[in-house]
Amino acid sequence: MVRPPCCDKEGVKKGPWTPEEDIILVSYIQEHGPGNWKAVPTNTGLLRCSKSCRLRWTNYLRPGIKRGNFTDQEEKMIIHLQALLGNRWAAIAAYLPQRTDNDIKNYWNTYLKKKLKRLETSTSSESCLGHDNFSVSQPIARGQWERRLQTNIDMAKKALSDALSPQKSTSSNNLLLPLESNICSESSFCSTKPTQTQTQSLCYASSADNIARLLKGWMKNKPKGSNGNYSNVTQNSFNIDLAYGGNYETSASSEGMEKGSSTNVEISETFESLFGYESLDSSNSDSTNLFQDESKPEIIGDGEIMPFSLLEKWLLDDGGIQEKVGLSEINYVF
DNA sequence: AAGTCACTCAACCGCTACTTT
DNA sequence: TAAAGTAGCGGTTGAGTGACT
Repeated sequence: MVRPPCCDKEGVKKGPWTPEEDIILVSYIQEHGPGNWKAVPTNTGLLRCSKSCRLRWTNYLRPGIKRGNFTDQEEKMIIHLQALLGNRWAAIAAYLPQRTDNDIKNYWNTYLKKKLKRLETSTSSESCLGHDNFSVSQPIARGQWERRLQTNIDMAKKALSDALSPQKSTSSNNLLLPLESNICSESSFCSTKPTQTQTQSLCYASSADNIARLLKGWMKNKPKGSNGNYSNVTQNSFNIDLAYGGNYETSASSEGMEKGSSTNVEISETFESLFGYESLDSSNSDSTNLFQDESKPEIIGDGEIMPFSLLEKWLLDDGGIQEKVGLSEINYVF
């Protein structure tokens, strides 16, 4: 099979995305929905390959993405899911609301892997379980917890296959895994797949949250050598000055940077008008609700996860076996 | 203050899987 | 059915940044 030359083309831009490019991409997706990535560069005038556009959207601009530190619970889930599923980051990401596979992969590679190795070294030298957050609350005989772990893994696998079997998909809603709901929705953005035009326009607005976040960051970290070329974008682009209420200076002066914090309100207002919803605050439930049926498990309120599957319960059950199992004993795939 | 090192994470690359023709 | 086109995934890279000397 011949490899598509999309990324090898001359004139295809690489490297970090500019806010203008983000805005162009978001506004396009807002109008047309994600998918058909091949058409995105052509229709938007973005000098990016389709893959780059897709990646930018799924890993950064997509609504509902949570950034920053991983919680203990998320960390535990990653560890156990990694042990269970291996390096299938997309599958693991399906269980972690608001996290991207790229994020999880990075977190694993840069932090968790080392942490587990450290733990493994220390536990093997001390030949006892139980340090760190994953300590054993009660000592369990090795054979015993191994059997229990295996049982749980088997149960999880069974639940997984049950949930994925088409016949049971309607009758076993309680077992519905995020994995299942996401497999079909990744490209369609909404889990049920109505015609794209039906849902797209109402679904994408909160991308502005990410954009706003990005712009805030950009205001803070305006590239030193950014020769002001950001205004040199296609005819389809937004005027970045518009986004900052005309107060933004394209030069990377220190005054310009300081304006960053003071223009947040303006940014919010601008996006409010641009994307037609009230707040950019990610805690705003309205904007969150808009995207509940996005490709991540459903979220209620403050990030509480909607009914867990058996597997999820198993993964999260603090009283469950995994808490009692020394991490070094699980077969991690490094 | 300058240089070096270690770390993070956004983005790219290459591959496979899936879909369309 | 095969070939071509496209989307998605996981591994890897490299720019940016902070800590340390």
